[in-house]
Amino acid sequence: MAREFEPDIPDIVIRRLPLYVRTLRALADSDVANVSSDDLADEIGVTAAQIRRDLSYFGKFGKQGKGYDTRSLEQAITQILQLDREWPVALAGFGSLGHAIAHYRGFGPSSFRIAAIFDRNPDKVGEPLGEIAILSDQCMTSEIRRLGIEIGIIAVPAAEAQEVANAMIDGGVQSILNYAPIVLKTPPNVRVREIDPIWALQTMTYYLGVGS
Amino acid sequence: MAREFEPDIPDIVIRRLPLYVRTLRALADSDVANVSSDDLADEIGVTAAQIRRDLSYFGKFGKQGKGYDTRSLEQAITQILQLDREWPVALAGFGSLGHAIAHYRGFGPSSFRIAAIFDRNPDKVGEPLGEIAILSDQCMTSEIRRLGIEIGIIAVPAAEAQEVANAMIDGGVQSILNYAPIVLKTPPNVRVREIDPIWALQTMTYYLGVGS
DNA sequence: GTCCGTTCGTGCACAAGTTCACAAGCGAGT
DNA sequence: ACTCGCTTGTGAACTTGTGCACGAACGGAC
Repeated sequence: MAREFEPDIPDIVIRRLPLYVRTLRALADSDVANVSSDDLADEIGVTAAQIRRDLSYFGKFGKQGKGYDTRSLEQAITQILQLDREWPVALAGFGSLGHAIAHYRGFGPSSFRIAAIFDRNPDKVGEPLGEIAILSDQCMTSEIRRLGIEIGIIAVPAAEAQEVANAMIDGGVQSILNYAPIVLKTPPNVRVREIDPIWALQTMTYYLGVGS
Repeated sequence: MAREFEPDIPDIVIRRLPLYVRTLRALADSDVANVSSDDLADEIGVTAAQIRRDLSYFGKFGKQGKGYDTRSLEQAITQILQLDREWPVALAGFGSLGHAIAHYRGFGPSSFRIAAIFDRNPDKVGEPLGEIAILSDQCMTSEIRRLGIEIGIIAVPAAEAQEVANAMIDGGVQSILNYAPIVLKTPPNVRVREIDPIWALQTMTYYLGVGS
């Protein structure tokens, strides 16, 4: 793979790629066989130049005068993002939020499968959910290591989040999806994305109510 | 308010402010009365210069040699973000996701209160939840207008999301928290923030597995 | 085979955001 | 009252990301 020869791709570009995949998939499913960067652009809400620039980091995918082949571009980006396989994920916290995440259909058709669930509460430990059982957070590090899990989801209260993150990282996790409203301190090789609806809402009130 | 005289504050600055509020609140609750930009910076994981620059868009809040008064800076930013009041919010979609959102404790202590819930499914309509009842999506536009709601949460399937967004916007909504995996097309005065765990995960797999 | 409309990939200029670095200001200690 | 250590607020330099604009190339029509 040319992976090692593309060292300096901005993270912001990587963050847009899933959007391209999603949109291309929708187009392909509607039997649109070709798209120009222009078409894609206003479907997605970015400029055509940006799409072309983003893609140019990884190679040449289009044909002049024709545009991009919908399905094959989708597959190319899927491969770049390594979404052409299934990733096992560890979920920490089986309270109401953890419950909702575990039952979320949407992981199913995607490239992610919850492969282990951990909770501090001994009452919940052992309780089975489909294939897997709830484990004690004591075994988190070792179990994550045993299963080769690289992705963790944190759905525990803020006060415990850092501790849980540390345990995950010790086990080999390098990507964390953090539902706790706290800034995790992690080594530079670990990536964290925040899911925080309150935060998101708080970034919008600033603009409200300034007359119509 | 000096609001009208601060026209050009970058959105990215606004997005960081809630983080400052959250962190300052935590510090104040731990009886830390003063913070320097340096302290705050490594609590939050940004540079001290950035914090000082961000704040400078809004005025002067610190004292040389001393730093910032934790509580009063927290309150100042809270006011800037207009979080010193309660905002009524409309929730569209009362499936399992909508359920989880409606029951989410975390809205409680924040500045947001779910003031109306809508669903397309007639079976759910009428079903009460605490103070409020589920309404038909038919009344969405008029009810949102009647209650003066400016914030909407979309928790319906992707296929219906655009339609729901339009109805909300017609009713006067200017800020949307979108849980549906689709790019909403909205007029420029409407702001949308995405909550999409799958997307978030997909932006991290790129970096995984490249040896240790 | 040539023309013509379309669309890509990219050099370059521009814009936006971040960091540096320092003068000014505060307060504690003497 | 003066000194000294510390920390702010901000001009200026720098870095990063975006958009423009155009040469090259593809394919259909004639």
